Amino acid sequence: MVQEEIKRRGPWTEEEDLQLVFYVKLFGDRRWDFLAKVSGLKRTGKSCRLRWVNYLNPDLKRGKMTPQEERLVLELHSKWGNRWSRIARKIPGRTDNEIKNYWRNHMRKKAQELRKKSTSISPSSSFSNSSSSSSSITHDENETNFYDTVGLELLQAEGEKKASNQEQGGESMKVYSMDEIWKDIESLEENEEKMNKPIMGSISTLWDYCPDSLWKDFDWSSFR
DNA sequence: AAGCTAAGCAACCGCCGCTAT
DNA sequence: GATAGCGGCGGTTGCTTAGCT
Repeated sequence: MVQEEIKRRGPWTEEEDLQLVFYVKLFGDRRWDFLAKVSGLKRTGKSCRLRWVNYLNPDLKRGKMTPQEERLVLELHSKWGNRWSRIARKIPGRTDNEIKNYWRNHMRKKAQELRKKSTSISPSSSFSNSSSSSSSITHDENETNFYDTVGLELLQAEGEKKASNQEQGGESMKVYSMDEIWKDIESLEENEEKMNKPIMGSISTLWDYCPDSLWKDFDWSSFR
C-alpha cells in the first residue's frame, strides 16, 4: 500500500520559487511530474508547470498591457474565440492566464460602459450575434454575448478614441495598424517554424533575467 | 477610520489529446 | 490496439488590493 504524499497547495513561497527555477534550469521545462519529484517540492507537476509558465518564466513581461497588445488580443479573440493559449503564443511575454484575466476584467468593464451607452440610446442594439466559442460563462446575457463577440466592435470604437487620446496625451504611443499587426504575426509564425526551438532554448540566460529578489539570498554552496 | 465593493491576479480543477508502453 | 500517465488548455474560484462611501 503506497501512502499518498500530501501535496502543498496555495500561494508559492519565495523558497519554492527558487527551488523550482533551479530544477527547471537543470532539467528543462517538460517533465513536470519528474521535476516535482526530484525537486522535493511538495507540489504536483501541474502546479509546478503553472507556476513556471505564469510567473517564473524569465521571458514573461510584467505590468500593464500596452495599447497594441490590447488591440492584438481583441483582434485575435475575434478570430479564434477563447483559445487563450493560442492567442498568448502570438503575444510574446504574455501568458494565456494573463490574457484570459485581462479579457475577463477589462472587457467586462468596457461592456458595462457600452451597455450604459447603448441603453441610453437603444436597449436592443449590439450584443446580439453570438458567433464563437463554447463559453460557459454564466453572467447575465449581455455579458456573455459581449465576451464572445464584442471584441471587433470595440476595436472599431476604441481605435478612433485611442488615436485621438494619444495625440492629446504627453506620451506618444504608436498605434499599430492592423496591417502591421498581421505582418508581425506572420513573421512571428515564420520564426517559430524556422526555429522550432523549445522554450528552454533561451534558458541559458535564465539567471540574467530572473528577478533579483529571487537570487540575491540564494545559497549556491548547497548545490555544489 | 471602518466597512463595503470592484478589480486584478494567482492558483486550482476537470477535461482532452498525445505518447510511451 | 488498449491503456495509463502526463502535459496542456479553458473555465472557475478565491485571495488581495485599491477605491469609494
